[in-house]
Amino acid sequence: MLETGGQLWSIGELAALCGVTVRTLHHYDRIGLFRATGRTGSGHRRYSEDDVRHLYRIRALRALGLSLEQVREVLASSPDDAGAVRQLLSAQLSALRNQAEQARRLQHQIQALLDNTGSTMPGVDHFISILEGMTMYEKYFTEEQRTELAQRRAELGPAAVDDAKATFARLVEEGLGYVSANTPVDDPAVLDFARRWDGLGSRFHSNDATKSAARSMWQDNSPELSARLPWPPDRLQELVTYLQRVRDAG
Amino acid sequence: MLETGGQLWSIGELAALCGVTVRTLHHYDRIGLFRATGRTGSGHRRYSEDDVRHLYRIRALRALGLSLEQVREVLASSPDDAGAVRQLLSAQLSALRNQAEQARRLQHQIQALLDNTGSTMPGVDHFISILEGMTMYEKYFTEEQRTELAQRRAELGPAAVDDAKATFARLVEEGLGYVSANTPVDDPAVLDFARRWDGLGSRFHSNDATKSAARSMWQDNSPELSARLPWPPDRLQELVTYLQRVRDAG
DNA sequence: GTAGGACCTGACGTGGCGTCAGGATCAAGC
DNA sequence: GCTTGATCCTGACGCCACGTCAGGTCCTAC
Repeated sequence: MLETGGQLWSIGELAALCGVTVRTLHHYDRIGLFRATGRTGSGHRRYSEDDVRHLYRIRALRALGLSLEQVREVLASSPDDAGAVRQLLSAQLSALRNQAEQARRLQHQIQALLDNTGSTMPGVDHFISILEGMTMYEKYFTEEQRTELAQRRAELGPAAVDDAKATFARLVEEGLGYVSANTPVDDPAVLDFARRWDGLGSRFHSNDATKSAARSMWQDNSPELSARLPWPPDRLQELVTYLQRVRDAG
Repeated sequence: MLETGGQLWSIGELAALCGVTVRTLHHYDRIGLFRATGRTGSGHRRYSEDDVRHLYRIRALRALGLSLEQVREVLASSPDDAGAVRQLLSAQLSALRNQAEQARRLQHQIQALLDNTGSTMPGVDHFISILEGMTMYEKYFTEEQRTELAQRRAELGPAAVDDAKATFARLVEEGLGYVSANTPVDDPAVLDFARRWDGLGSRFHSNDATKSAARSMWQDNSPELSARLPWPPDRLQELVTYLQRVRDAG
């Protein structure tokens, strides 16, 4: 049985030919992405030359970074609907751009971390301390890159973002002063400070202003690191804790 | 019970504070990466200020792209063993370099694909046909980048690789001639051709020469695309199929 | 006839969580 | 003191693209 004429390959041969594993072909079979045109009487898969070409297309599309579902879409799309395919590839292109940029950012960050700690041969704690600072610093200053905030940014304009950065710097200096002086949490100046701090956060967040400031320093991913941290991270940590106490007192 | 003094956070508060989800904290708890210092009588987790700092360290390390296991390693390493941490970060750095380069390559490839098919508004088939060619072309010509072959490359030297590329180009031309002319698979010239083809592959592969040539055109990942495909992919496919028949006949 | 490879299906594992499900607990208002 | 809605708990399954056994069947060459 099964005499279609022409070359037929077993699953192992096809796998070797196309540089995939047998398990991969089993997987594609199971999810219905790619099945052998035939089976022997005992159930062994037999692949035709068309199958080889089909698998090769799948691997080519996978090599572009598409998911198996996307591959299925492309191959299932009608032959003259190149528009949808172009759109999918464009989306993939921008996803790759983001990936590359993210990778570059992390490279710079790690490189800076290694450079920063290079000569002093510090302990792991110092390492992480620097890292914390870098991360915290970035997290705030690249706030404007978060997609969630895209709309509010548009409303405020880039000038407002720059202004917020400067304001944040001044606020941190002010807050560190209160922490250093161990100012009581019910001091009017501190309460006013906390209000302004939260206010800065709430200009960029739509959620609860009480938590936004602290939250803004940690959330999500982080972009390019071009500057160094002007404040020691431990102090920033203290400041955040201090602010938390102020809020609890208020 | 549980009166450690000082600020305590619930899991939801900590999650909001650090920009993670509650589920993430549950996960860290389950795998033993990060647990609350305390629990209330009814089992609710209570996090201390130290916990906040600990979690922040974890998130900072995660933000560098480290896995949870690597984070665990770093945090468990003895405080003055900065060497291990530096090594891990260096490894991460090179991994990121590879990632970025891979992303860039795919960007170029997709961009070239979109450019190539931009004006003609072709069908999906044409699209994939171009892609197949690009992929196949790359797969062979970047053979030398495969880690498996690193040693043999070192033995042969870069000149041999360049030579192999030229040889491959000539071989493809020759083979396409046989296919076009529909030369019988037992023709002495074809047999000699197949022998040379396999020989080229076996210079770079350590495994079975019979399959190496075809395999070399598909396996693994692919690097930069700087040139365009000089042969139509369908023809290359035919050539590979033809070679398979030659081998089966021989 | 038999040995050892290649093949089959089914099931579980990977990482880093997301997403219910079903129930217990907490905080605030009445 | 009671209700109500938010928050908390544990357990379990889902995701993606397969890897890795396990236990059994089949094919091929000697």
